Amino acid sequence: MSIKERVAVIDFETNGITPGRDCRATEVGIVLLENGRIVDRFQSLMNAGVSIPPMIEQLTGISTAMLRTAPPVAKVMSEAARFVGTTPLVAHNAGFDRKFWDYELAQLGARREQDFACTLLLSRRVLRTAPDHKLGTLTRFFALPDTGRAHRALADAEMAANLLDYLAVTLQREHGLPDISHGLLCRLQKVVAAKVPAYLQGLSQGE
DNA sequence: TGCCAGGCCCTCTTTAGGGCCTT
Repeated sequence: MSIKERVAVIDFETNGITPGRDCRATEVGIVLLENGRIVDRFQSLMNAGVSIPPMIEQLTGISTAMLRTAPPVAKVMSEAARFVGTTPLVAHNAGFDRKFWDYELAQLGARREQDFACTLLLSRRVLRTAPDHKLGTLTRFFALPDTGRAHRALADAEMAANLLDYLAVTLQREHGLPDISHGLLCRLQKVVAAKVPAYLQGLSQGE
């Protein structure tokens, strides 16, 4: 029980909140999830010529010195884009990772073609008992696997992948939905939160 | 000049405000 279709779960570490000349991706982690299992991984630091503020270095453990010896951002993002291809994308608080993915692709003259599903929006709708919807809190609260150091790109991407699978299993087990697709998740995350129970009931009855 | 995210959700709401979540 899980999503059968292959999806790419992505997480960026960055040196700020809004992408721009001085605010860039510093690390990317991507896992391919298929039938509830991680079947491939991609991870790299990347050097975009930016510096890391002390607060973010403390959060992520990524320093300006580490970036100086990392491969160029264009090389890493080209490889990441090839790794993902047209596989549907997923991220936790996808609005954040989507804007960095789109910005960095634009620097290469490329454009995203697929939608993002968001485990934050989905967990707010489906996992209502959680104390909050931070990725780390959800991982601990639902006893999902420990993937390593939080706030590093690959560990966070694996955490989000485990959360996505838990969401799919919960939708199947508790709401009677037989087949969970990326498209269904994208539709569900747009349903007004208060109307989600009625929406899920309608889906389970084949409406 | 001075400012500096933004989309989402909830409620003491809708002519709005504040907290959440990502780094």
